[in-house]
Amino acid sequence: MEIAALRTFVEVMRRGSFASVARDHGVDPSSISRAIATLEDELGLRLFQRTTRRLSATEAGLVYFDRVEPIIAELERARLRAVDVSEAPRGTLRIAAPVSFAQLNIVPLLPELAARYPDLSFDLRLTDAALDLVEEHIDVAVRMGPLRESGLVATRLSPMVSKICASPLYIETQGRPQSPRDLEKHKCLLLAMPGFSARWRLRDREGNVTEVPVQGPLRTSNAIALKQCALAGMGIILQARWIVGREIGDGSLIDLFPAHEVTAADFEAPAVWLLYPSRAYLPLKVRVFVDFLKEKFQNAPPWDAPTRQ
Amino acid sequence: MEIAALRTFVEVMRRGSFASVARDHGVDPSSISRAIATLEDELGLRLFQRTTRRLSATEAGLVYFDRVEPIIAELERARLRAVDVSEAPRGTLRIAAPVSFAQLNIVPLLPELAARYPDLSFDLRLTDAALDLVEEHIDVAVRMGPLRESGLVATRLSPMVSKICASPLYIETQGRPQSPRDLEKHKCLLLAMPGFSARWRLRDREGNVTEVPVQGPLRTSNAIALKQCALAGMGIILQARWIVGREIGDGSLIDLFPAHEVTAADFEAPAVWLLYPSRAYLPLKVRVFVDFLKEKFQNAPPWDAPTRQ
DNA sequence: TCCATTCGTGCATTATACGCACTAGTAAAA
DNA sequence: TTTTACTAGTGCGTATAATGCACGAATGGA
Repeated sequence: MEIAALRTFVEVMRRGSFASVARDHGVDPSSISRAIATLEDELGLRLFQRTTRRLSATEAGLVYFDRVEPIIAELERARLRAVDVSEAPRGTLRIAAPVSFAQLNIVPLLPELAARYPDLSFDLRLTDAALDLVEEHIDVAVRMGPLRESGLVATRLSPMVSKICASPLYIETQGRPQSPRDLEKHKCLLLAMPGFSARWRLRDREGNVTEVPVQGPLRTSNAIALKQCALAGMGIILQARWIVGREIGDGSLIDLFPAHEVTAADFEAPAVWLLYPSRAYLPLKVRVFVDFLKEKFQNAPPWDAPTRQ
Repeated sequence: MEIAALRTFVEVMRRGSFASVARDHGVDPSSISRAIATLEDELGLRLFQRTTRRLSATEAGLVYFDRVEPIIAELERARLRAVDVSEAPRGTLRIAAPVSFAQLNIVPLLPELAARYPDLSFDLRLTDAALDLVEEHIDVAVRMGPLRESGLVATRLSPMVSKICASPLYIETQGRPQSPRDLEKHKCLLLAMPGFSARWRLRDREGNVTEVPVQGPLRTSNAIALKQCALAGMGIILQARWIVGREIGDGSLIDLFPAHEVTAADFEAPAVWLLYPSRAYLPLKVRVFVDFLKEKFQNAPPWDAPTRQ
């Protein structure tokens, strides 16, 4: 039974004519006749009495019409309601992001986003674990480093450049590593994030890659905590510019290999990504968030913005 | 959009699995997958998030489910309601019948019919005109003589034998016709019913048919009135046994051509018929009425019943 | 690492829908 | 009374949609 057949039935009831409805729909009258006959077969009752020039409803037809007409309208309201939820930049946007990154780079942007879309509310899930978007009903996630999920849409927000650095205090007391291999003998503080390993890779200007196993007295997924310990002289860290950019700038942390590209993952991976379940039928609330972040990160990531203070 | 697809959607929502629903319906899972995908296309939104091993509803899917589930139930109630009206031996049965015939042969049967089906009520339309069943919303009509309607189902209730007769008073004062042709010179009282004409036809034992134009001082559609005037000696009548049978039996009317078959229509037509709009999906209330009358008329029409008094 | 399960897709086959031509019937106009 | 215009129904051929099957990719659990 087609909804279209029900709509046809309702129209025929209103018009009292198959032919008239057929003309309006640009179809052959036999199609209307057959649709109604099929509907009658499926229902097991006669909706219309037919003579060659006249059509009138049976009692059953009238009863069915009275009940079906509001049903058709309700069905369309159901669809509109569902579309509303998927399209309107409103409802609750559930965002997952690494704790430190969110605190520093997302949270400060939320007031402006909320002001721009007053009907949006936000459910922030700040965690350094990689949540399952489907299972946790996350609308959009911020991810760093290599992506392991599939079946999701990933859009790159910003490149992520990392630096190996230590505090002046650490260098005074422990010495400064002169080559990548020296790192093996130093205290290195490790970032326990998905995709990040205890083997740091350094690539020099000629493209030679050195991979160094590192270890040390600390391992954590919280980037801010890692930085605090490094600032206190506890060890050497490899972290992204978004978190150590300012300290390298003001000298509280020293870039130990300024001529190298460094990473704790793959050289192709270091970026900040936005992840969402599907490009098809993307809820508008997700769309606007993605667009907003891309707008903010477009020219320079926030940690490179000179006006940031 | 198929109602079946909506039902499938509701089931998938409840089960959280295409494959599970497919197994229960004995179809291939790809059919379920496609049905849902088609529904999503038609709605313009995503109802489910899919990963290879997990399925979960979108927010829009949940909203749609909440609204569609009661709609499906309501649709079935609409059908049941309509079926009720067409099937239950209850509601109002609208009967059309010629006035005299109904008064004498139908009305006396109604008390028994009503007692047998207490939920039935009757709307009797006694008229000698041929009502349009469709236009007048008549459920079943009693008709005599030839049928002119088409697109209706006719079922024969009883043969209708006619007689040409007059009162003894008329014969004393006007004389008795000796041959069919003599009728031209007599005062004939005409029955103005559909299908009955002012040309009476008589067929003798050899099959010879004589058609005689007749005229007289009275023309009416009311069979009882016609008989009363004949009894009063006003003229000769051609009427069915159901109305003159008793009077011929007790001698108050004389059969003028006992060896002939007579009719004011066609010889093939003289019957009492039940007429209704359609054999398909016949409302039960009509069915029980037709069956009841057939039962009562089966062995002998009421006017031949010896117990009738 | 392997196995069982899920959803998605291409392909061939089967079923269904549709337009067209035509029929039968009928009301209205000529 | 005849003709015309209109209605709904049906057969037939063609186009379109639905379906099962086979297979692939992905994933969770053992």
